[in-house]
Amino acid sequence: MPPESKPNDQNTAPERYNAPAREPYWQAKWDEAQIFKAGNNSSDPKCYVLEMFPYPSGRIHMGHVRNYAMGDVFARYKRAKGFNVLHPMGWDAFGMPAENAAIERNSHPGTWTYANIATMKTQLKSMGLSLDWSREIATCGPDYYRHQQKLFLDLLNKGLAYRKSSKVNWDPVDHTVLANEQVIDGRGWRSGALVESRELTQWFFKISQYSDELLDALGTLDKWPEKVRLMQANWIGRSEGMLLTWALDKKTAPNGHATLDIYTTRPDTLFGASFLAVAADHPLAKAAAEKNPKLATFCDECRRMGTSVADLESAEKQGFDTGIRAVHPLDKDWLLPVYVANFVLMDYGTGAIFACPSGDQRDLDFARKYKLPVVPVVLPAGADAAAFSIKDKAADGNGTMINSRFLDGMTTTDAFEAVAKKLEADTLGGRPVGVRKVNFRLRDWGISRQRYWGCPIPIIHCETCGAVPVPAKDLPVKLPDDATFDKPGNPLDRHPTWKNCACPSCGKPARRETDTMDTFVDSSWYYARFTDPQSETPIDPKAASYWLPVDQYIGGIEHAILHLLYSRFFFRAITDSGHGTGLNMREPFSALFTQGMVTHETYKSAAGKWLLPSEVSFKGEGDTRTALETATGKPAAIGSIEKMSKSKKNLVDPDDIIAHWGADCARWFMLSDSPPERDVIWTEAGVQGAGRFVQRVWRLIDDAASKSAAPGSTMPADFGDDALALRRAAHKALDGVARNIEGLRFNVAVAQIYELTNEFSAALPKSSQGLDWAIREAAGFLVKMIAPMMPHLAEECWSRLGYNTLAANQAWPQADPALLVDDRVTIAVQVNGKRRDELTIARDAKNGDIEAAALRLEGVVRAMEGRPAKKVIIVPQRIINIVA
RNA sequence: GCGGACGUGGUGGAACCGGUAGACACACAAGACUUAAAAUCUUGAGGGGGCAACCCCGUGCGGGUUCGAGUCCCGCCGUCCGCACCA
Repeated sequence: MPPESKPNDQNTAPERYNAPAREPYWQAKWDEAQIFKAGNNSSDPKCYVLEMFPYPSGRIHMGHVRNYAMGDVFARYKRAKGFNVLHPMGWDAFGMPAENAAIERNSHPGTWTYANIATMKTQLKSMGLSLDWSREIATCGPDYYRHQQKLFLDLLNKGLAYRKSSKVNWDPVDHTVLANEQVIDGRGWRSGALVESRELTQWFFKISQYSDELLDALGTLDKWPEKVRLMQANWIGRSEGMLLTWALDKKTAPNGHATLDIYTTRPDTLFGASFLAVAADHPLAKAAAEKNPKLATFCDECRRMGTSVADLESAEKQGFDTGIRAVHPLDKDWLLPVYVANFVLMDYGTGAIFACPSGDQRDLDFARKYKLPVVPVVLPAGADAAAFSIKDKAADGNGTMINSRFLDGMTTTDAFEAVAKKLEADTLGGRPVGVRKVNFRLRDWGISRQRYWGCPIPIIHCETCGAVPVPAKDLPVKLPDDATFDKPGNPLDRHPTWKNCACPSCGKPARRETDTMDTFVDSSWYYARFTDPQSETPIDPKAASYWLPVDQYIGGIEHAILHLLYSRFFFRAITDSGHGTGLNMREPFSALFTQGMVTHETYKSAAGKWLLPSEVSFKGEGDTRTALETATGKPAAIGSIEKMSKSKKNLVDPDDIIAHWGADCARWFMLSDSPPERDVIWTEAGVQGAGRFVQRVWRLIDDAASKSAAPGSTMPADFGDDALALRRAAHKALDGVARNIEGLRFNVAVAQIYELTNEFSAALPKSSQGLDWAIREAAGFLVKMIAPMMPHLAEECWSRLGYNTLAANQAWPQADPALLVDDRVTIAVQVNGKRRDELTIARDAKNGDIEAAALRLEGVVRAMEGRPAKKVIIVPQRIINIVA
């Protein structure tokens, strides 16, 4: 920050706009007038603009500023366009950081959370966002989570929530389940303890029931980024294949295991099979291990193997022959060995595979290691049949069948059909040997968390009646305030009395569920709650059907799968279980925009410590720029540009920027230059540039106010050329800015505002009756165009122009179509595709006249070198190309 | 490994449907104002050649389609992102 400028002080030069002093004034004006309060009963078309609500982690960061600045531009613009806009804000307030803070301070998570909410709310207000604060919600409030508990019960009732035993990452020191992301090199990220795999009974939401629909409906989300839809499609992971039942050889199979089911997407390669493999946890493996201690040891080793990326890459394919033999479904005399293999996953398909080494790289690696047959069955297109063999690379594509008996010569697609038809017709023990089956990668959503600071799962466990839902009249199941946070583990579980209760069904002493819900449940329906946050039911059908779906949702790409997929599922699940009756929609967010991150240079002191940008001063410019640690005067290293983060200390505090430059400057900087979906680099120079523009607009409007025609003057009958040019520029900018805001291309909208500003500034020194009127008009347009982006400055300018209304209440002006097109156009003239001259001609000139004029041009004549024109291509108002 | 996106001046980037590449901004340079600086204003600028008019080259690289390609097609190279023992 340049020490010489002190915008916090009283204006020394009266023409300087003191943003930090004026912004709170206008914020108070908006508050008084309650202009951003959205009514649920309006005949105006609605527009629901939502940015992903923040986790109250302490203070807002620049990422928030960017996200909310974008949403606010869109919301304010839509208001100006006459929409009834809903633009709410709330807090994703449950979560582990609050509980960790409580452990560190030996206080309550709520204390920390609500203090953070208060701080961040003040900060957001200082940004001048057009938010309807009357709808504020915090997910940690019983007013919110009691409805979530009702939603849970209704899902349970519909069979969409259920309990099952599953394997989880268990941290033995912190006594809690950890998500896969929280396990680093096999150790808990907080405790450092070796994570154990534990079988626990957990609550699940049946997202898998919606696999097909969630995948298919992605096609309808045409206002979502292609990237996000693709990520979700991959995550859902649909594959088409067959479920095959293999008979096991009676002499070798364990008792009770007459058959083995496997899933395959390549039944066409069955004649290339050389072995079967099951996961270490597969029942067949367990049965075989009972009689074989060495196999039991191998299975234990497999289970211990981590599932991290590093583990998987370094892990070699390993297997153990169970001694069991299986009968090939297409040849009863063909027996294949059954292995236990470390690369087979229990929770995909059936946990068992048939391996075709010539057609799958893993199978090939495995076959080479254990000296199993490798029979090529697919000849890739273009390969020479005589010379074809499999070495160290499997042929996993399509082609022509070889070495495959009755399939030989068929394409892989035809072979799939042929095998499928045959195996569907064949029977084993009265059932078809093969059934076509669509398989999904998507698993059910485990929502149980062994934590305090989350929504309690409203269930009571009774020894007689089992898991009994808490009756709706007893909701909410409130978190006890007097939990203790002095040691790790679940404070609900060790609370002396909270979990004791009576069974709602039989009345006998029973125990409350002490797990709470994953916080992603909270954020899966908050957008619906915003439509009527006071409603006695979780969702008010009338309000929801008026406002939903969200018309524009904006947030980070990091939620491409998690939050956005959960919400798409949960919205379907709750509507299917009776909420929002009459809501005729399946998707909660009709348009999605994912914005880029805010990045900044990093700095390191001579001692190797990260330094805050505010702890560093600079010498020189460009390539010769060097940094010094201000406190010590020692040189500091300028490092790479990274996402702003606490760990690298490359943070700029929004409060400092707003206090020094004003919110408008910060907002303008965020919207300028970088396309919204890409990362933006926060630079001091960029902020200064934005700050200069704030002052420039103020100066120009101030100047225009004193020179231009009075507000409301009648339009002159005639405009001079200068006035007409300014009017054209203003109307074109209006039109362009509107379209670019609608398309969320804020950087381009900003550039168009700059262009108009340049024209405006050039016109100001001149004067005529027409020009004075045009200046008044252009000044009004300029103010209305910057209003969504720099709302405070817009108010200040609007007031300076002599109006006593609020700029925020002004309608977006209609651009005059007649002024959007010029009478005369300048078009380039090419000879053989190279630009040689340009031609300014009447917009509606006839092609013959254009051609004649073009051929007369000096540059054209020169380039033609006396040759005749073979052909003249005229694209009206675009280009002329003469082929010589 | 699979899937995807991107590659344009010193920098961020713009260019609707294939039609004047480099809008706009930052940084830079020169000038004006000033005792001086800041601020502000004016002007310049893709690279090369030329006094100039003007000419040649130019959107990662190599081909192609077209009157015309940053944009479309094929093949490379590079960067980034997502998923990943998914049968």
